[in-house]
Amino acid sequence: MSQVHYLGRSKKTKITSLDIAHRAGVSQATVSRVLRGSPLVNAETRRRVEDAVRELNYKVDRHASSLRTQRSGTLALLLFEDPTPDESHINPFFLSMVGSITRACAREGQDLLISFQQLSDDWHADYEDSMKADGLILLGYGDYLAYTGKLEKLVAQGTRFVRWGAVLHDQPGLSIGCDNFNGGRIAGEHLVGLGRRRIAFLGGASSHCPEFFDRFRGCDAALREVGGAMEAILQVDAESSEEDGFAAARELLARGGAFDAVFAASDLIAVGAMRALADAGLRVPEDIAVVGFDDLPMARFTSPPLTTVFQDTKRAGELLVETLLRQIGGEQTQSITLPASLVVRKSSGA
Amino acid sequence: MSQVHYLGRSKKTKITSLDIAHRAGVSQATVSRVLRGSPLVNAETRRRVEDAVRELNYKVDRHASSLRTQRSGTLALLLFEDPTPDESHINPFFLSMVGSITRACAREGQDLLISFQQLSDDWHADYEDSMKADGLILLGYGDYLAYTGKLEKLVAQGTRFVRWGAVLHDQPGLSIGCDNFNGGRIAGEHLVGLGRRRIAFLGGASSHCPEFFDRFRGCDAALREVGGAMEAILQVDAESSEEDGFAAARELLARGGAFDAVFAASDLIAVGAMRALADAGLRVPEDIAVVGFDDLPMARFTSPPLTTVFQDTKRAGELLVETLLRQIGGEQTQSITLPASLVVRKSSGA
DNA sequence: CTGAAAGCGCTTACAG
DNA sequence: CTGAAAGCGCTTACAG
Repeated sequence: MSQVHYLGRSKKTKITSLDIAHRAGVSQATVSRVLRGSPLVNAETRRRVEDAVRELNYKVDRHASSLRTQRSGTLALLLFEDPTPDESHINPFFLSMVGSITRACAREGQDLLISFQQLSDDWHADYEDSMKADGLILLGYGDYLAYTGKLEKLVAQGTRFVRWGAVLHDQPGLSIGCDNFNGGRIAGEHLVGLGRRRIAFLGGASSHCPEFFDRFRGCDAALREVGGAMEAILQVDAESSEEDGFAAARELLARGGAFDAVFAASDLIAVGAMRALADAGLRVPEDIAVVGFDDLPMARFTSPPLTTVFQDTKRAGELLVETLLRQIGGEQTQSITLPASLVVRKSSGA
Repeated sequence: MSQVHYLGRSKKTKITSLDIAHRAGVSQATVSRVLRGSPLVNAETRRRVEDAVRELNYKVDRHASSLRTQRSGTLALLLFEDPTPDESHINPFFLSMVGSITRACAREGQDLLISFQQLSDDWHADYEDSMKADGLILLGYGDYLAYTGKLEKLVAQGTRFVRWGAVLHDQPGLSIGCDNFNGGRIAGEHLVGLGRRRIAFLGGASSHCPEFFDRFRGCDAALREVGGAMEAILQVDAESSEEDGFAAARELLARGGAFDAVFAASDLIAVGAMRALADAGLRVPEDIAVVGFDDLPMARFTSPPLTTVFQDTKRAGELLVETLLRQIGGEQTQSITLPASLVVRKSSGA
């Protein structure tokens, strides 16, 4: 029987279920039954075992347990990023998702492994094959077309995964995403209702970034309802960062096309754009109405506060985890589109 | 010998090192040697094994390996938070640390478990005793006094851990933190150099939050060099959020004490405070100079851009991981204080 | 309700 | 340089 030593920094002797068994006067198998919550244990026996567990501060060895059950009780969160690996700054929207996913995992009793991935990494197999995780959560903006092939491979291999992103009918595997088209539409309708007709769009507007593209098309649809349309000269590519938003707004101004509103594909872009607009002497919202997307915490504290489209990251994180767990459990699951809603603040001049 | 099946979503048969051994015509032990990089393997044999590994897309079972070696190859990142568990919003400063820690782990070939913890949780033992992780990284503002006892328990148990935070001489275990006192001092000296003497401080200033307190005391030291001092009426408690910063600035205004500068204990507080100052018709920096702390990405895009004290989160993440790994490896390690530096932007009126 | 025993898939002395 | 074998700490049929 091993003993506990408190010898300063030296590691204590490892306590196993056998130690508990000896102490409680039962077999090791019974200890395991108690710890797994088996109903086939006498109440008095159970109590003795639980006492011993507490006294020795015993914890089940995760690896032995997982090796035996072939279940790790762990999910892996893979964050894709553009190839700027030296930057520590992750898109706050995703970080917010990381937060809600972490919490959802805790609630479900799952551990969460987290890792950044480059598109070039061999991530498609590693986590599940090595038993590190029972399933994967995929998160990240970026070029879909570039990694659709990898998703297909995951499906072919039978890997369990869910991804956050646009729900496209031909997308391999399950997706949970925001209703970007409708989000764009309500942003557009809001601006249209305020009399704006020349709406610039800052963000990628192509099938390489389907989420932004849907937001763009939604806004376009709103404009078309009143006989207008998004104009090519007023669309400038940008990824989701303040820097890109700043640069895109500068580019927009340099092009010289007239515009009375900016719909930014994300709040970060909007924040950068507002800075550029201010630098150019334009007033928000008097001269230019600005609407963002995401409703990051900072949106309430920009100057002026930012009107934006809210994405429910809390719900999204929960759904991602729940759906993945159901899939792992062999249940039927399906893609989900979450509704978007408008949050009106001062930047749109409403 | 197991075989790979691609039957739609069904799980493939698990491939083990025995399958590789058969295919390569060697013993299972040799497969293991190759995979562990043992030098005791013939080059030709090694090649055959590696080919088989590639062809069958084999990955070592992590749990079997860890069970045998008693090493998990995993670190756990525990984030402490105040008891508002329903909020998905984590302090962006910590999220930035999460980013750099995640990257540092990847570089070191370590997996990273992440978890939010409440002070009430029984986190002090779980991760290491269950072999889930070889060591812990502790992250989180919050009340030190409240969890010093837990740190002592960790040390007594021989758990390997490092924490981010103030390096206090009587703190149990290792800490890596920013030079908060000097950070506060350079912020104060900057403001003093601009002729400001009545500096308000927004943030906790007591031993319950030693980091903020050090920043406060550093600023006070700068003021004392010119015969001034921080005034009690100009100090308002705030935790690190825009909401708290906003509320604290309102409180400050309501108190009616004269001030010509605000030193916010964090950028988030500064952002909230600038909003409150603007609402009150005060101009930054003309009427009130504002300095923050952290240098979050958003600091460049506030209006006006925020003068702040830079903390090197990238380096911090690396040091946290490296130090922990050394500790796990049995090497001698020590606490580290990272330098702070001033980033001058418009909000201070320099 | 409980125990003895097999086995999950590795790693690593040990023997050759 | 390589193989046979023990064993890491659990879980779970199987037998009672």
